[in-house]
Amino acid sequence: MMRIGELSEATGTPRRLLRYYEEQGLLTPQRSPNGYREYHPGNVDRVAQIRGLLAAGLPTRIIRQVLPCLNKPRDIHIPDAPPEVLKALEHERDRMTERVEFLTRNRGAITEYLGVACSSATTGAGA
Amino acid sequence: MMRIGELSEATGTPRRLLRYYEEQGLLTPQRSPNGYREYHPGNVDRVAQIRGLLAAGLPTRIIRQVLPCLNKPRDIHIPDAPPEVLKALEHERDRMTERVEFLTRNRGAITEYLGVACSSATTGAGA
DNA sequence: TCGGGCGCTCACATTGATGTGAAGGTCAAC
DNA sequence: GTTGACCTTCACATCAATGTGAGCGCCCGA
Repeated sequence: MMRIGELSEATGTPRRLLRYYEEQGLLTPQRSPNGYREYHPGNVDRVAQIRGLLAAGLPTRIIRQVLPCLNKPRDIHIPDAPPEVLKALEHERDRMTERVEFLTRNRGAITEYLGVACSSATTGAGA
Repeated sequence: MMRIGELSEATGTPRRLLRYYEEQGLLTPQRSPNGYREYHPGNVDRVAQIRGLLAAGLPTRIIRQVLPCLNKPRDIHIPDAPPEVLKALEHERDRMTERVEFLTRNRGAITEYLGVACSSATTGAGA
């Protein structure tokens, strides 16, 4: 078990945000008798996951829905999944697909542009 | 040429946001003598692009850098690209790659979860 | 026992992307 | 010439993610 400073170190995440994620229901550390937060080592990965999803543009509200299934490595049972949650998950999965497609398309365009810009810079070809 | 209401209709984007995008330098409509904004029809696509990138998590600041090359369909010349911009673009392209990978991974996990949850729901298998 | 480092909560500030509304100009139609 | 739909700017409100710091408790080591 680690305290907040240690987790902060391990994940490169400000303590403030770890508390915020808890407030948002993304982390639920234990408390030691003196009130200190106590985190499982596994929370290091979980925080990485949270930050990745945030960076990908998902709001905490969605991440809260998504996380419970991501951190079960398929050998663990499934929590009782209310159909609404499943619906929401499907929807979110589709949105993620859209994002991926969009990012991929535009990244391709950027790459292509960079290719051309690079060669024109090399050849000195301006407008 | 279309006015803001028409573009708003055509893109499903609130007028407020069209003005905001302009303020952010993402759109630069003409003005008619009475002060009304006048948009090229091509701005419909451009707005779609902007919103796609925003939805993908890019900030307007980056989109501003990225747009000038995306809407030049490779037959148009390259604007004088300061090396800093190229750097920024490369960086952003890499971030987009990360996002894509992250989204893909997690979407895979969601899909998998949905698969299992669905079958367990079908079979009635709970915890 | 005291100081320093870590933890706690509370709470306000900020940034980015938006919502919303007020106060007013333009213009076409009636 | 008035109404109504559209436009303008200005400005404040909101929400999410985050920064910052005050004021206070815990605990270990000198």
